[in-house]
Amino acid sequence: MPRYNPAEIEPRWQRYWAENKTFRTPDSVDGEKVYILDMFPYPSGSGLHVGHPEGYTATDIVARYSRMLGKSVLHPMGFDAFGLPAEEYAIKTNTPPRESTETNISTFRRQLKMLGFSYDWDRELATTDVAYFRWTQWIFLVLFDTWFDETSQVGKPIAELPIPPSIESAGPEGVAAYRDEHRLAYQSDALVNWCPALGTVLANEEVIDGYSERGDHPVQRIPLRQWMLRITSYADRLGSDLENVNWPEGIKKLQRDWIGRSTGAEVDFFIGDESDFESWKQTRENDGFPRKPTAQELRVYTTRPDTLFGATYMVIAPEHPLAETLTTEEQAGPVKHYIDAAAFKSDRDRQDDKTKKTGVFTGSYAINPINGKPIPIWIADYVLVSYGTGAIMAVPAHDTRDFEFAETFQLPVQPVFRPVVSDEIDTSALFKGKACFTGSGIAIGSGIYDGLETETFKARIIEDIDKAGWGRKAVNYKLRDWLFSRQRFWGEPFPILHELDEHGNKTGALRAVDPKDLPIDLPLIEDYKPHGRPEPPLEKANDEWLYPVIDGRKYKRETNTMPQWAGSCWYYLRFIDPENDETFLDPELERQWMPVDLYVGGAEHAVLHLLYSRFWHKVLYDRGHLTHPEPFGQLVNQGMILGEMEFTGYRNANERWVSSAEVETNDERQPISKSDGSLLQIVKLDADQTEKQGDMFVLKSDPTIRIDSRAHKMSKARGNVVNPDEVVADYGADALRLYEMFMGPLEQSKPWSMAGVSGVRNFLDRVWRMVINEREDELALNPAITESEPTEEQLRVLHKTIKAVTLDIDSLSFNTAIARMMEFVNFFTKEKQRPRAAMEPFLLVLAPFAPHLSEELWQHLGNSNTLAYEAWPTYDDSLIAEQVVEIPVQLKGKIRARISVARGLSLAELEKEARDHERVRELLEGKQVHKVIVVPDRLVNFVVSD
RNA sequence: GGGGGUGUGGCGGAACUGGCAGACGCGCUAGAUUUAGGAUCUAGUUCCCAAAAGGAGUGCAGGUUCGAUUCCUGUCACCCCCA
Repeated sequence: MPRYNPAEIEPRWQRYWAENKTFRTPDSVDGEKVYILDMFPYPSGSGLHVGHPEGYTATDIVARYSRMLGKSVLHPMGFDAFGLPAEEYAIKTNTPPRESTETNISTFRRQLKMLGFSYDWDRELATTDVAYFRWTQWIFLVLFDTWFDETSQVGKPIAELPIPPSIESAGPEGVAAYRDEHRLAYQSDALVNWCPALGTVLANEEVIDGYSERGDHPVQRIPLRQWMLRITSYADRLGSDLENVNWPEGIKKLQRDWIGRSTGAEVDFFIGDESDFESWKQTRENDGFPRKPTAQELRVYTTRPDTLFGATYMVIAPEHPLAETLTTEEQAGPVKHYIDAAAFKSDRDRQDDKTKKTGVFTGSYAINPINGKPIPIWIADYVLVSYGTGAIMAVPAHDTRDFEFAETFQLPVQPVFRPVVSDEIDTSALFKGKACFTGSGIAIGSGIYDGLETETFKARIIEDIDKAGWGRKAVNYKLRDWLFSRQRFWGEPFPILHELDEHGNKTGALRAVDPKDLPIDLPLIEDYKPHGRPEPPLEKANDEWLYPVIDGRKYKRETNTMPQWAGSCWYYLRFIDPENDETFLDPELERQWMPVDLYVGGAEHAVLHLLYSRFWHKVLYDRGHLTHPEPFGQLVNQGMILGEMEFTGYRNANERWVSSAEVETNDERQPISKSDGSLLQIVKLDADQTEKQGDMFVLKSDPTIRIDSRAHKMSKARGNVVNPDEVVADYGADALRLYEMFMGPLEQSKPWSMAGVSGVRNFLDRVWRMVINEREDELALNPAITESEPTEEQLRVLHKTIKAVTLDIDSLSFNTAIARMMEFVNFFTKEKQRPRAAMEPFLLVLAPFAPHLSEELWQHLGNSNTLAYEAWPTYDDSLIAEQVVEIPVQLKGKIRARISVARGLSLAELEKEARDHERVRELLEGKQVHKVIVVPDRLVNFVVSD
């Protein structure tokens, strides 16, 4: 009884594909090329999740389809394997992280192969492979060797950096320092989020409310020497080049907002002796705006230079270099106290709108250059040192945060705009300084500028202050330079050496490792435990590794490592030429395969990964290593797969049901009663204990009790994680693949349903029985399979199916493609004669979705080769069109009858057919027809009145 | 608080540029077949009315139109991201 048995068929075909290297990428592109890429996974200890194969199946379908269209296909897979979880495991077990990483990779590889994806496994790579990160280090050297020429907006070799004569004359050390300052990879003593418990700095997004996201340990802000990458230099290009890629608009917007380009002005406020103000203004008028402010002025950045007249105080960030200078003796105590406290707050906390604004007066005043008025200078943590110049002019009448601050400390509020439409805001409150208006409007109280509209005012004043020499137009970005070093073990070592003097102290001179000495492998170390000091684990390496001697000079290696993002910044390039040990990528192959044509992955990488890799790509492009300015053409984000739909009821301490309308969650995210705040018990319900009432679900036994019904994110804690291994064991890989695609549109998040998997498995069973005679003991074709010609109707169904599936794959609408194939099978299962000429093309269109079953049946139909390179079936529109169409007849837009007519009738003929219909004639009796709308082959609509 | 997305049967979802709402699958109902089946096949399945005729119906309220799931205005709910 040869039933469909995926457990036997699937491993056999997987072996066949592996042994025959069926999916080997052609050595060079022949004809049209297509590069289809998945965002490679982080191989976690828990193995593949059903969310992973969603995108992987989608790209696999496109890859298999493209091969059948005769395209040259590059479809690789690899692993993003550096990172903190492996290191934490290493700390716990004191084993090298490489060991657990490799175990996890094996699990992932096995699971991916089990799903029958047509990757070219010869190209597999992991970011932790020494042969791979050798080139990650090499790219770092390129960044280190590059400076950004602002005028041409291009990254160039550091040797071409123009050295000002004053630096030149200071000697080679000065020149070296000057170069180091301009490199795309540079060191800085930035304030970082230092987490002593984890023993590392953390990125802003890894810190939540002053505690580490992982482990909930306190995080503190300390200055620490760090490697930074000058991504801000590329901010403009990263923003504008988004126009040339086929990405979802939402993602483009996220990137643009992240870059956060704003235009405004830099303005210098005078902080020197008041009596020198006029002469300062005079000097500025003669000399113009200096590149860097002197000790006499406080420079601010503002996006609203048109509100200069409304600046009633100034604020500098607690870390601002002038904080100390500006603080008077009597204010020194409170200022110091305030600055110390601010160090423990994250940027995020400081910007929080909900918390009360805090600040402290420095005791000093600055003179507003527009009107010569002195205004107080405050220190407040709502101003960030890293944004703009770290200082602002506060315009409380027209900025919400300034307004809140002014209210808190009773600082004056001076309105300088009124709204164009007066009902936008309570103008009398605004004029009294009791309200804040942030929109555009008409200038008031601004001297010669009164009456100007905001945009005109901005342009005018920027021009004027530029002439006056104390201000100029400026562009600013929210994007910060990329903090690129971590105090961790499990990351790429930097290919950088610090020169040491005879006492073993760093001289400050840097030396790049010669590219031919790469890779710098990670040393073996004794233990991986953090020690609470901001000192990387690599400091524990043996002396031989740590202190190389070159040309008789002693050096110390850089002991920070690169962040996890580094390896994923360029893996798509290495896939093109993974074995090359001469160069990171053969230029000829790069030209042939780049850019990536289809890139599919989760939306969580919308900003960081995609921005970082575009940045690296542009640097490599500028330096002549790449021929395309953008790496990824079409980008698609697959939606999240949620757990099974759950029905949840709530019971109180007395075991009585509580309607979900009476339930809210407390801070610990537990359900509590709205009325008395008491803790409630969660009760999971079966679907048949509930029923729908209106647009909500209620308890069947007591319809006054509302029930929560929704699908939740899969998580271990909730226990609703679906394991692909089990799905494959129970239903087969083809069923899993098919279900992942059948659930709904790729981009949408959708709940899992095992019943749905069993539904697509039924379909695969039906496909099997359509071709195979299940009643025979030996494997035999279904007797309905014939060599006869398909009937007209069979041809129509076949060509309709081919057409629909083809168009649906082209638009990535896999769910509807599968529905069309189901219709095909429903039709042919009823046919007594199933011509081979219809079965074979069907198996070919099914193949990208359910490759194992298709190969198997293809073989049983007498074909000896894999179908992977069979030509994709073509369709003939003339065979699809039916000769008779059924058309609705409407009266005033309501359907009253249907008529069957020949396709392609003229408007007049169609109208006549409709009028001749008995029921229509009855209904039109005694009515006046004003108008008849006829759409050929679609409908007839009579517009009538009595 | 800001940004993005989604609302269609009991459930997942379909409907090309405004033209037959509910394709396809799950579930459910009935029947056939079978020693049996969580197997297979057939038919039915948006709701209301006993059925037919008819009416209502794509979160809600309006609008444009001969005609709106689709376009416009407002509004509500949920989800995701950022703060």
